[in-house]
Amino acid sequence: MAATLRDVARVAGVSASTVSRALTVPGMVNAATRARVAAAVEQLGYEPNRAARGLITGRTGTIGLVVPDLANPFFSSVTKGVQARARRSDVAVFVADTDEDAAAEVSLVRTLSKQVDGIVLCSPRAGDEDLRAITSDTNVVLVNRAADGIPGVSYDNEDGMRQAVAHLVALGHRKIAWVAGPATSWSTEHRGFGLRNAVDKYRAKLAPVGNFAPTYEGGMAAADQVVATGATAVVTYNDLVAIGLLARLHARGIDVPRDLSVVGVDDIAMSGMARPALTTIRLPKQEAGRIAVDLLLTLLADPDQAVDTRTTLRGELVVRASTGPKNP
Amino acid sequence: MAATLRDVARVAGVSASTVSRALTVPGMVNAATRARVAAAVEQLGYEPNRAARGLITGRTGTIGLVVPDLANPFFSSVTKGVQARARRSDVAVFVADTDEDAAAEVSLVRTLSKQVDGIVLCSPRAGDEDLRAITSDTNVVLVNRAADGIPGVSYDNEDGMRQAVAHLVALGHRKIAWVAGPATSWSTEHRGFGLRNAVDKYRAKLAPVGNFAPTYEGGMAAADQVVATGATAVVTYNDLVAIGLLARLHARGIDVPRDLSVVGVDDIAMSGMARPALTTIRLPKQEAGRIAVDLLLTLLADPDQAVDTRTTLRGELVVRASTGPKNP
DNA sequence: ACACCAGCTGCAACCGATTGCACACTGCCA
DNA sequence: TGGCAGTGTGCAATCGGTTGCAGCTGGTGT
Repeated sequence: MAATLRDVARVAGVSASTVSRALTVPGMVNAATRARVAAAVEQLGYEPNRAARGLITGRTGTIGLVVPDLANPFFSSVTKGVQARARRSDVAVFVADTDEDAAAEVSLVRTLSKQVDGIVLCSPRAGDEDLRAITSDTNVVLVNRAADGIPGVSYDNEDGMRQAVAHLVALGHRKIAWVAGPATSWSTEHRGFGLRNAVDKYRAKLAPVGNFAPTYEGGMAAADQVVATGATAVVTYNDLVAIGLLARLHARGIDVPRDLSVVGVDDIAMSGMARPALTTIRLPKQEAGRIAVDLLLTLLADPDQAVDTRTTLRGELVVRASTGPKNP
Repeated sequence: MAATLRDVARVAGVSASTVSRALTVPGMVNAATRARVAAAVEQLGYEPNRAARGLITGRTGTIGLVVPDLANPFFSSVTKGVQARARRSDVAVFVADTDEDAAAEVSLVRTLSKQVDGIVLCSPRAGDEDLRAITSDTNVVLVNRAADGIPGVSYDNEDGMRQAVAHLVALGHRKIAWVAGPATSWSTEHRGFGLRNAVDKYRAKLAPVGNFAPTYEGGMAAADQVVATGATAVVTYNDLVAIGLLARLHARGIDVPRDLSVVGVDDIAMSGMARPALTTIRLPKQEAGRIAVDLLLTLLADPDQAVDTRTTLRGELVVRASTGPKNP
């Protein structure tokens, strides 16, 4: 059985209150007493029970993280960032995976909210109203999604898409296909929007296909539709889709980048290893997780603080072998 | 503010004890009363505070999961399995990532152990003694590692390596390189052992290189040493290493499988997408996570149960394009 | 009519911490 | 010597649940 506060108190020859104070407000207790307590703590290997502390202070030192799919490298990176930042502040992280299910999302947040101080909600598929309903109860920080009145960190999708289009147009491409992701995805919407703006600006044309699942299989499924559009370049919802697309194109004997240039989004580790290596918009993933936790912790420390703090991260075009000049 | 037990009691017009019992031992309370309580719970959207319950019962409904690196797809799959199984039993999961650091492992388990009912420890890098020290305090189930007296689920590495060698020998290979993973990895040890046995049995020769990090970069670093051995086939610690190796071989103009056959271990999603697609030993990953949680929950339900329950999962050879007949 | 039992329900103690308040002690000044 | 501030400590209440025990009720057996 693990040692409790009272065990420490007994060993140190003081009251439980004193031990508690020695650990949480050291300035309040005499140096000599404090030393005795420290010795007792050491001897017993005591560690406070966070749950009990949480009951009183309303602060458990625990946050939740909800992601659509842990097997997607994008989300494991974000998770890793959250993890690392949380550990630095001695905060534990509950992780839950919704399997891309918007309903599960809402109910998971509900359940989690009783046991954590706040929640990092990553790429939620739920609608804005659901989101707002959730956040009335709970401290939530969004990642990869922006919503009025909810703090969060998201990516500048418009800018990213502009970079992609500028790159492709410079290579001579005029008709660009767009493989849209899940219909309920905020990123799908904003990337599509960014693309439309960008092609207008550069006098190119956009050929959207989809929606497709944000997976390798989704990319395989999209490939033939992309080819059918007659576009000479394609931007995909994310890298996983791009890599699936690459595979199907290869199977059909369509050469990348000679016959078709491919641009992904995310820059997951796999993308540099794909053949041809994938040109993509690199999104800072761990950083997003880190910032989200920062935001959440600040928010918790001072609840009345600017509730609508939002951070936007820029993506960065990484040119690799999957894009090339338009074949004349 | 979330509703408490007493709020429900007030609304239902009963005492807190009755509400508690209505929720945890329904048979003990009158059907009519139970219905009133249920109505009140519904109306208030009440959910019990697990932390408080945990204080009394010593059971928090929470388990911990410790993995070396969440960004490694092998571990995200295991995590996903753990996650899914835990959710089915209404158990929450703390996830912690050690960044491949054995010391962090021990301290993380220590910290976690105060807040969870038990811990799933995946591919620990710590030594056997440390492991046993940990488990004296805490309910721990191992994944991808076996240790005396600690329950867990691991893979039959000997058998997997035998399958790999049998496949390669059948293709005519007689000298097989082995890219070893981290020195402290249990898998490295057992896969190496299995390989040595297998090559003896099939009258082939083994050429070990390494140790290398279990990553893409590790594989790139290993490639040249593998080539230098003069082996015509290679088995790598895991798929990530194999894929890195593939990349470096490609860069050096060494054709796979004509000049060198490559076999990985794990069968992560990426492996099917590699070019050439990777022949590998498929390890059931989500299943391992699922079984580990099963084990842990059984253990918690009945602490005196066979403490040394161990499950061994078989890997299965998946033949793809990265292996072929030895070039005469 | 009385004892008894079973089935429900409530009282109150408890889990392991935190914290407002009161009290004890010291030292200093008048 | 008395008063007073300041520091350090302990008492007891509290958080949100659970649970042993006792009490109440109504029905049954004799």
